[in-house]
Amino acid sequence: MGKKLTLQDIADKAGVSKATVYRAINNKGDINQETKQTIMDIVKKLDYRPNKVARSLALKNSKKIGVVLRGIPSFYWGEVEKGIKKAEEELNDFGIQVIIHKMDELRSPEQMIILIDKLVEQKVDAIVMVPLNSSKLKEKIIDLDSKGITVVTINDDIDVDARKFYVGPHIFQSGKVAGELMGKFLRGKGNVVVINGVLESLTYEERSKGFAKVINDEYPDIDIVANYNYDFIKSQSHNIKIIKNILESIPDLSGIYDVDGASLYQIGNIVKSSSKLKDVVLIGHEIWEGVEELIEKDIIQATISQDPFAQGYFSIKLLYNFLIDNQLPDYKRMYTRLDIIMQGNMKRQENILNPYYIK
Amino acid sequence: MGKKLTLQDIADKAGVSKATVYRAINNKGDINQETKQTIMDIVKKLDYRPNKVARSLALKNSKKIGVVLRGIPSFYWGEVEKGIKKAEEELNDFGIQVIIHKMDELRSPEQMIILIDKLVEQKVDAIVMVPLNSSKLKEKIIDLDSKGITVVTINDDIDVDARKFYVGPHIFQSGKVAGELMGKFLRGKGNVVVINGVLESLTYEERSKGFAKVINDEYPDIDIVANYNYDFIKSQSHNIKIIKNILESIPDLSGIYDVDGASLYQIGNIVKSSSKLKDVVLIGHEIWEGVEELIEKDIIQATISQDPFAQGYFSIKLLYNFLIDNQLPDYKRMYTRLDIIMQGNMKRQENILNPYYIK
DNA sequence: GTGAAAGCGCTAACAT
DNA sequence: ATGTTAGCGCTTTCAC
Repeated sequence: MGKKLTLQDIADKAGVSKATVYRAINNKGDINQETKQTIMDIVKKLDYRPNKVARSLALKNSKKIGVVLRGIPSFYWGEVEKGIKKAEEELNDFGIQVIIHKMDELRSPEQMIILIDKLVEQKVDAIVMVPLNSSKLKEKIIDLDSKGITVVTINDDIDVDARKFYVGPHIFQSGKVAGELMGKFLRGKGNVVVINGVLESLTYEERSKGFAKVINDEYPDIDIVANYNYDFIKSQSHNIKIIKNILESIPDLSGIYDVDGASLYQIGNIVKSSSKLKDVVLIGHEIWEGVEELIEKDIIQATISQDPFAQGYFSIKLLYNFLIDNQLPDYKRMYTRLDIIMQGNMKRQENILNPYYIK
Repeated sequence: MGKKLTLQDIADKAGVSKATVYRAINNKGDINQETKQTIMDIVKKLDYRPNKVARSLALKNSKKIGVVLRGIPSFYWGEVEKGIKKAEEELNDFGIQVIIHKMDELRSPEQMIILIDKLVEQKVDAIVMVPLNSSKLKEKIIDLDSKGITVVTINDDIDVDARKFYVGPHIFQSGKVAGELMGKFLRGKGNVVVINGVLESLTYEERSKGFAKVINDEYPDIDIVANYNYDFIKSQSHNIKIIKNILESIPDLSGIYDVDGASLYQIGNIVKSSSKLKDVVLIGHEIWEGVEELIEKDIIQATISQDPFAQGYFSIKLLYNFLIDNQLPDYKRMYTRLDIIMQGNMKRQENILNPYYIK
């Protein structure tokens, strides 16, 4: 832990110039294999490690990262965006620039591809996207990769090896956590229903499966008596009424699992407004002010967050490592944590260290 | 977001030299108030922000941070240390060096002060410590502060304003989370006992209070029937037997709250080995392999982690901000998150993005 | 195949 | 009160 070693120190010890040491370390340009060996030996022996700050300054490497993001629900995608912005801010002086394009259509692979092309025109070095399960998109990703544009998926993965890595939740596992909570809150007994968004989505299906697996394997006395699908985004008041009637009509209903994070608030309000449902255990996903309020009132007992902020933040950070240092994450799939949020730990106060959230 | 602005750009626009711009921005040396104003106007208008990388390189600011750490239990303090090391690694090239001294006596303010003095001799610019509630230590902190050595507390706070800030859990709140979990797992009914380490500790007292508050306020049908204190660190097998007998003798015991993180594994094994206690809900604090195993086996239903890694990591990161940029955190008390850990979300796999945990 | 030298954007000592 | 200049440690161009 003595003095800081520099390139020059190594050069002196090896009796060569800085440039040669540089070539040895970075495999750049021509170099005599023998001198390289001597240099590398010294480097290893002294444990020399190049100063990243100086490196970054000298490189003034400017890399552009493009992002194709969704917008709805905004409480969720807004967090992802915040994470991206935070990472960009941190990496700004290291030469990272981020361009975000948001989808306005909900799930259109066509629009997605248009936005991707736009990013390509803007000469991005990498693209972060929330993929849709479309064959055209798969082709596009392969195409991008072959063009040397790094593709990273977040939130949802896609079955194309050309995307360099994935940052997001382990969906199946998030369903299992929900199942475990339900099982424990019900002390292993009761009838539950599973409610789902209407959008055909592999995510929701995976979650339902995880939930069902835990309930079936671990809690024989809990029955999943029904599965419902509703389009909550477009839901009108009469729709709400229908759901309410259905829920109230289920005999001895003791638990509701809402698979789709976007509708938890609405389901919560249905439960809140129904005296019949007042003892029902309600568990869902994601968190925002509306949901917080219902947790506070004990309408919702717990919600599971898959840390949208981290998805944005880490996709950029990991991408930086790759673009600048050519260093891929240890795994192709990097999972964000599954946070169990209840009354006692939900307040997102300013002074709670959301880890990466340092000013 | 056009070209990167540099000091020189501003200088050109203002018709002065880089040095003058530098003085204007950093309030260094003498400067004519008028020119300063012109410069600052341009800075603001163009939203110029100095390049931190260049700044850091030029400053080659070498700051030493000393840490006085505990060692037992190692599964906990080891995590804190990992966090510190991680932060050091990240900040190494930014001129931060960390020296860690570990206490071998468990709670000795005297030893603590000796280690602090050692750090002072080693010319540290700041000291991170896990304080003990001792008046001598308070004086010491005031003394350090007056000498210009920044003091930061982690894990436990101390009632001395001279420490610049605190990074650690909201203890009372962690007890509340435990209470909430107990309340929900028991569906609001039953007899519970609270078990505590024997060490006189404000931490444990606070937690117990938080627990009791939730149980008393929210769950009128849950009774805290007893509080026990044991020295689990030194516990012998016959001690364990005594505790087991006591627990088994409580009529209709349905829940155990273990306040002291260090003993959860032992309590878990007592519960595991007792057929009488097999349906008891057991909730505690902190996590390590032993506890994970008992959670997996459903002996322990949930544990609450106060993110020891983050305490180490952020104390150093925030200290860096202060030492280099003179920037204090927004709050004097910065809280680490309270993670509810159950079967579904406990595995600390390599590829789960423990946020700050990027290689 | 190797070295010398300029430069990344900022800071700080020294001139003026 | 302001300007000039020499670095910080690494990268890169251009000689040799």
